[in-house]
Amino acid sequence: MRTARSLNSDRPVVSDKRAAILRAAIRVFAHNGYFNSKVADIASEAGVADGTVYLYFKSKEEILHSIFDRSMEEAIAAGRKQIEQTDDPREKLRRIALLHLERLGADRELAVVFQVELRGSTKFMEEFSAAGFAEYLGIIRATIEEGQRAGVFRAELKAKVVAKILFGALDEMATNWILSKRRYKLAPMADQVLDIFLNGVSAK
Amino acid sequence: MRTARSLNSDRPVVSDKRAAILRAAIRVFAHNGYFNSKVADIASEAGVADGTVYLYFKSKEEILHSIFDRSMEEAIAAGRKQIEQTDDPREKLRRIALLHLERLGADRELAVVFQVELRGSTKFMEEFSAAGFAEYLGIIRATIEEGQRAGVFRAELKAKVVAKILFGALDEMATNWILSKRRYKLAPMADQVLDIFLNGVSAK
DNA sequence: ACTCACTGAGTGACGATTCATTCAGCCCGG
DNA sequence: CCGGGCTGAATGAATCGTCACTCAGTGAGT
Repeated sequence: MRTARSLNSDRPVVSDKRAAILRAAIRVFAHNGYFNSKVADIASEAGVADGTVYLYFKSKEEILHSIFDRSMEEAIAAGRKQIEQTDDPREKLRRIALLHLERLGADRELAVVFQVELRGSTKFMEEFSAAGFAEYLGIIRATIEEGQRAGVFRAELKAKVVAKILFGALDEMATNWILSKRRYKLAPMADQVLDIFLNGVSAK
Repeated sequence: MRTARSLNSDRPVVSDKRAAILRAAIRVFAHNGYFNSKVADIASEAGVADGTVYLYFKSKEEILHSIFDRSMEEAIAAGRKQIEQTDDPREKLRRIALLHLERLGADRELAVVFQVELRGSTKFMEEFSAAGFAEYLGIIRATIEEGQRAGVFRAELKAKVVAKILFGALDEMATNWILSKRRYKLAPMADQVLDIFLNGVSAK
C-alpha cells in the first residue's frame, strides 16, 4: 500500500489523497445525493479510512464546497479566456454557451452534483450563488451590454434579464440531459439554443 | 382549542389538520430545507403534536410528495384551461408563461420548495420529473408544434428543444427571484421573456 | 361508558466526527 | 551498515447527538 510516489523525492504529492477524496465524493454525491451520502461511503470509494477524510476536510459540507469552488473557478477562468479570443459579442456568447455545455457534458457525475445536488438547499444556493453563479451571470451580462453598445443587440432589452434567459436555457439543457434516460451529446445543443436566442435579441 | 369549524355541522372538515400540516411543511421546508427540517418543527408550526402528523402522512417524504403532487396538478389544470381560451399559439405560450410566473410569484414559500427543495436529490428529480414536469413540458411542446404546423413558428426547429428553452428561461426567472434580496414582481418578467423568445422562434 | 382524534415522551437507528493506536519511513549514533 | 527512537499520516472502533417514527394514554363529545 505505498502511495505510489517515492521514486520522486520532492513533490510530496501534497494532494494525492485529497484529490482522490474529492473524486470519490463527486461520484457518491451524484449517485445518492448529498444528504443521503455517508462520509463512510466517500472514504471507502476513495480507498481511505473514515478518519482520513477529516485530515483533508473539516466536514462533509466542506467537501461539497470544495467541489463547487474548484469547478466554478475553473469554469470562470476558461470562460474568460474564451471571451478574449474574439471581439464579436455574438461569437463570445456562442463560445460561452458551447464551453458551458461541453464542460458539463464531459463529466456526468460532476454535472449531476452541479445541476441537482448543489441546488438542494436554500442555504447552499444563497452561499454559492452569491459567489460563483453571480460572477458567471455577470460575465454573460457584460457581453450582452457590450453587444448593445455595439448596436448588435437590441438596446431596449434589459441586459440582466437577457443574461438570465440564456443561462436558464443552457441550465435546462444540462438538467434535462442528466435526467434523461437517452444518451446524447450535450454540447451540440448549444447551437440550437444560440440560434433561437441570438435571433431573439439581435438588432434589426 | 376548537378547530374553528363547528357551526357548520356537515363537512366534518376532513382535512382541517391535513391542510394545516401541509402549509406548515411548506413554510418549514422553505426556511430550513427539506433535509434540515424536523418533523417536530412541522408539527409545532402546524399547532399539532408530532404524532398527529403521522395520522395524515405516512412519512416525512410523503409530505413533500403531497406538496408537489397537489401543486403540480393544480398548475397543469390551470394551464390547460388557459390554453383552451385561445387558438393563437403565441397567445397560448404567453398565457402559460404568465400563469407560470404568477403562480410562483404569489406564494414565495411554495416557490422556494418548488425551485430549490424539490431539486435537491436525483432521486426526487427522477420520480417527480417523470410525472409532473414531463407533462408540463409536453404541454408547451405541443403548443409549439401546433404553431409550427400553423406556420407561425419556424418549422425547422426541434419543438422539444424549443420547449426546454422557454421552460428553462422561466425557471431561471423564478429561481433568481427567490434568491434575490430585492423585492420585485415576478409575473411581469414573463413579457420580457416572451418578447425575446417569440422573436427568436417566429417564422419569417 | 365508549369512541376516536389527538398527544408527546420514549425508542431505536443511524451516521458525522473523534481519538487512541498502529506503523512505515527516516535520521542518527555507533 | 545496523538498531531503535521519533514523526505524523492513516486507521477504524467507539462516541454522542440527533431525529423519524411509535404507542400507551388522555379527554372531549355523544
